[in-house]
Amino acid sequence: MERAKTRVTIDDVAKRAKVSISTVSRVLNGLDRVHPATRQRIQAAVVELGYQPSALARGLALNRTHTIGLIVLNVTDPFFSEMVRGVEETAAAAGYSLLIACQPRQAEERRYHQLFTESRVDGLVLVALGVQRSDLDQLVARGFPVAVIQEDLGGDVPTFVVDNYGGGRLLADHLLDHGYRRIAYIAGSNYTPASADRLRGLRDVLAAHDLRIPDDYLVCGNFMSGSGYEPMLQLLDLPQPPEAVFAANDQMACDALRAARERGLRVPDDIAIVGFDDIILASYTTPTLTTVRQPAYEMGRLAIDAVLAASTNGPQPQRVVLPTELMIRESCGCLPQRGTAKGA
Amino acid sequence: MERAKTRVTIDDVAKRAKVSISTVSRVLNGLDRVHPATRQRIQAAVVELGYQPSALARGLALNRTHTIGLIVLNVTDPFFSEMVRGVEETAAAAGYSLLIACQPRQAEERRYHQLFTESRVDGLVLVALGVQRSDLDQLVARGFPVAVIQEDLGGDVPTFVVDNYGGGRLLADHLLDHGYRRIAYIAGSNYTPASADRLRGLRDVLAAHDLRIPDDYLVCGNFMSGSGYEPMLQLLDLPQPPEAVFAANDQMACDALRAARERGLRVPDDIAIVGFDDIILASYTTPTLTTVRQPAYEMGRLAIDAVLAASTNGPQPQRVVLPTELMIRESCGCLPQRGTAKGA
DNA sequence: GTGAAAGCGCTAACAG
DNA sequence: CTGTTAGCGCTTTCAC
Repeated sequence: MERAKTRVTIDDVAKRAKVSISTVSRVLNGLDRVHPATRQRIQAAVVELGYQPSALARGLALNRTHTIGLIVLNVTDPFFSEMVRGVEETAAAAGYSLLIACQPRQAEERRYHQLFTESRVDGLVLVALGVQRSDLDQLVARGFPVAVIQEDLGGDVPTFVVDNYGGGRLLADHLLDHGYRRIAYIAGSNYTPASADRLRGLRDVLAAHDLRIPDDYLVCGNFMSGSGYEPMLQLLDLPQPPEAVFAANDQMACDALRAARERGLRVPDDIAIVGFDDIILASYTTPTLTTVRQPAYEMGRLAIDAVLAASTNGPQPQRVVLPTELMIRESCGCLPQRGTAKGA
Repeated sequence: MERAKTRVTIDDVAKRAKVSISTVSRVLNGLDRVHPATRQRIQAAVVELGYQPSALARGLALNRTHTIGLIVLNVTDPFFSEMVRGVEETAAAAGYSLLIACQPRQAEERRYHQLFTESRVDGLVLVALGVQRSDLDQLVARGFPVAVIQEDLGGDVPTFVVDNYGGGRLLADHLLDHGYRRIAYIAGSNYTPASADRLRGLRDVLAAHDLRIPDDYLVCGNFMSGSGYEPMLQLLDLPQPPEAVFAANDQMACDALRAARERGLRVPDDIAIVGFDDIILASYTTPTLTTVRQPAYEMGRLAIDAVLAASTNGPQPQRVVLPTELMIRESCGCLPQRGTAKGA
């Protein structure tokens, strides 16, 4: 009676159905043809025993884990967590499990590499990790499926980036339309392409209008919540503060909002502030935040699709640049403020 | 030269070091004593070949995957994503990988069960899934390590809940201190213990002051962002609207804030609003949100600790109730509003 | 159609 | 101290 101790194996099923394990394997994988009656018996046994093949044993035999790895900087950033949702749902729908690891940027960059060498995953999605193409050489050389998000590695590894440059231009154009001329930038870091490209978009638009960003209008946070506060204060303390501030992401833009408010400034009347990402927070601040939307969920979905395709049909590198969308709200000065009468 | 095709196995290392695979296994696992010189050779070979044991093979042999599974309702909720961070960091620090799956509440509740039967994980952390004790019977009976967060299953499975009842009382007392008497509640659902316990706390405190919540002051959202808006409108449309609104979580409280503002009401002057969770958003709204903090990261950490302990020393059920903390901000009427002068 | 047997890469007795 | 060998649970030729 009490067999409970150990797991139900394919042998148990075979015994119960009075066949060999190879036949059980056959019906499980639907490969060869099996006599209908035998199939019946086996399927019945499977159900009765509640049998589930061991992913480990199967993985070892097939050299496939049906698991994909996701390495992300920080699950806490709403922008990334939305992306994780896209990754998870897509992988799950395809019958894949998701192994997730958070890797601080400066860490030994081998963590994801290990997931591969240990055969834990069939493919890898790397998000905004600051990896170089050379870090991926071994993986790519062995034909291991990898996709990167928010990191532009050129051609031969599937890459999904948003049009950061274009997004920067969108915002810049819009600020210029409002008549702002003195525009400052709160960078996310000094080495992240995303931050740099957004800045480049801003700069190019300004340049086309014979404007430029003075050095002291360039300050830097670290993309994380809270990190936009001090830089904003620096800007406000300048002899001639900017008329508008463009933060490299929404979290920092919200910090800027807070800093401005604490200084007694009204946004956008005294100073305009815009962000990037369109996280949920951007719709809940006062004033609501004008920003650029990135298709986070979509990027996650595409990356998984790419990895899955690569692990089936062989590698098919591609580089997809996703479009951004300007989300006009109150903080740029566009919409009338709701609620608290501003003129009072 | 070109061996690149296949993975580096323990045999390769053995051959290179001119020993048997068992000796390699020994030094890798540091079990038996091995001659220093041999050890040297083997370690050198490992490095030279860049050898990493296959997690699959090792798992199959040991019946341990060094992976733990996390099943969570929704990674997108900042409260949960902070918890995920706690789980991930703790697991990683202990050398464990994290398999993550999101499971909608109403779904076939067998998803996590499968992770176990397929031997994909050594343990499971279940977050706010609405599981019953009976759903876990098979796992518990087999001594499989499970911990649940934000779901009270009684004694014999490690449980980590926050003191929802106490948190509800904290907020209720505070609202009463402000002099509010007509208090409404926006529930997260009608069947979630978390939401029910918070309400119970509120009710008990009111009852102690001979107050009660009229039926039309009880409305319901679904905990998710956006779901507090309509319920709040219902409250505001009442012949006699409440003086204060207690939302079961911050996301809904923020929706309530928005709804009130769109109706031209000033918070907290015309109506007070409080939430629960203390997500980052609560510090960025206008007015900032008075709420109750839950130790999300901590809960994640504790759950992993419990699972890991159980998978080593055998099961050690416990039930931990974590304390909550009242975070007093502006939306209750306590602090002076910053920035936009409210008296003007 | 179905079974026997050889791996997949590793660990763990059991001998030397 | 170190090598031999038998599994772990499954897939997959190769025979029958």
